[in-house]
Amino acid sequence: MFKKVIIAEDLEDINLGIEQTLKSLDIVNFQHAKYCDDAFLKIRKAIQDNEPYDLLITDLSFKKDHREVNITCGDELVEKVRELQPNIKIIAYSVEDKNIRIKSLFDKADINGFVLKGRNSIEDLKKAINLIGTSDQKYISPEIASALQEKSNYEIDDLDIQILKQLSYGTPQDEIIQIFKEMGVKPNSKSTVEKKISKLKDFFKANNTTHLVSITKDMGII
Amino acid sequence: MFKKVIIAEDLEDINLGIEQTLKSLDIVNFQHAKYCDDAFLKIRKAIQDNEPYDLLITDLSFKKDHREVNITCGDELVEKVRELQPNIKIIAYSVEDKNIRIKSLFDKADINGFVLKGRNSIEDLKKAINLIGTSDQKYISPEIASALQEKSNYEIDDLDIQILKQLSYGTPQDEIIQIFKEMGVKPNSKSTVEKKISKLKDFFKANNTTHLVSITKDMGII
DNA sequence: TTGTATTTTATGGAAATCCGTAATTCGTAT
DNA sequence: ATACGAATTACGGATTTCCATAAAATACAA
Repeated sequence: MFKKVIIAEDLEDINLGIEQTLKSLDIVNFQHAKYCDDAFLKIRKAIQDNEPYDLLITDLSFKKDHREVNITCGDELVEKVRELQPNIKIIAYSVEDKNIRIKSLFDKADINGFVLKGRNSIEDLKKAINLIGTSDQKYISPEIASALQEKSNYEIDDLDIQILKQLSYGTPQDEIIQIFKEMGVKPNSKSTVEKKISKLKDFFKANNTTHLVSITKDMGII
Repeated sequence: MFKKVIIAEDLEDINLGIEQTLKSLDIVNFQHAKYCDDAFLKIRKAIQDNEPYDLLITDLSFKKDHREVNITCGDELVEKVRELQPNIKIIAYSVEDKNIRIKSLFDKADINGFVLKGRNSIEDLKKAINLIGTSDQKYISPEIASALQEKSNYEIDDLDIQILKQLSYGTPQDEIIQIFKEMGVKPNSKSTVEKKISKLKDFFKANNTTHLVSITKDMGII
């Protein structure tokens, strides 16, 4: 079982809840970090001191405030931590239920568990910690486990997301092309961009561009 | 100070946090409700039993799950509760920081306080409870107090919101007009709708319709 | 009633997008 | 080198939105 745990979470109440959960599992050696940057620094320090953490529990969304930050969200944090300390176990603990985003956490950062905050998340979190602490299995909250299975045959690539973002900023197609040309993005003709948007509209069953942006915003893609 | 408190909050951890906060203020008579419906029923029951609550602390967003619910969010709950028991004190406790939505809570349901969940929200919540429990003043978390002041001279009316919603559904302008005519909405010519959209784009500094919908979605207007 | 201001509606041309088709380029296997 | 298929690009017309101007309807005061 885990000996040393770090928690990255900005909401004070939730920190209390996680703390109680850990104590109930007889884990007493844990630290909090209210900013991703702090969590990362602590993890690095612990490695240098030869007393590394063996579990990171992190939220995904962190509030912005006056403080200037480097790492803005849990998604970035887990990627960097996985790179820094490949053997650490990571549990994402979040209200986020958009499967696209969750899936990318497993794909990109190879997290070990995802627990959905909710009406009985404490029990879920305990299960996750137990499972991950005693085996190499992954834990996923039951509410989203099924939704995570369904894989869309069509893969939305990086360029798609860039286009969607530009559209949401109100950039007209002509300008999008120019931006891509300046950035040196490979396919950058008007035709291709039009075709990609058309494909996206088809895929998301959107009536027009406005609808498309609305849908993808709701899904958390952009 | 408060004698009997009800908490409407679905996240288990936050319930723990609020519970500790209340205990630290020597308030021990409190109940939890994880669904708005339950909170409303408890409040009504308490009135019938002649032991009404004198404070409601409620979240704004509640997760959907298998259970069929009547009241889906805190906004609806506070309105109904205010109607049912006008003298109860209400504190909204939420991560929501869109001032439009918060303002409408004060306007429509005349809530007594708004506390923003965050890195030191427990202290804020204590202050709010103390202030509201001993006076008739309103409490607003400092982070948003200033933003709440600024009132936009241009008022976005109901028709504007309907148009924005239709746009976000991908309804073309021609169809929007038809829908309005069928619904018997008063100004329903193509020109008027076009002009209203144009005004909205102007007001929100949007480059085009897609941008407009993106902005208003971010602001929580639609 | 008359005149005036505001709101609503009508109209038309410019701009942007939508969408199908055809030409070109590129990678790869033979 | 050649041939083939897939991806990219080019082009053109249909549709929609955009935008400015003008006409019509409405409200209201003198």
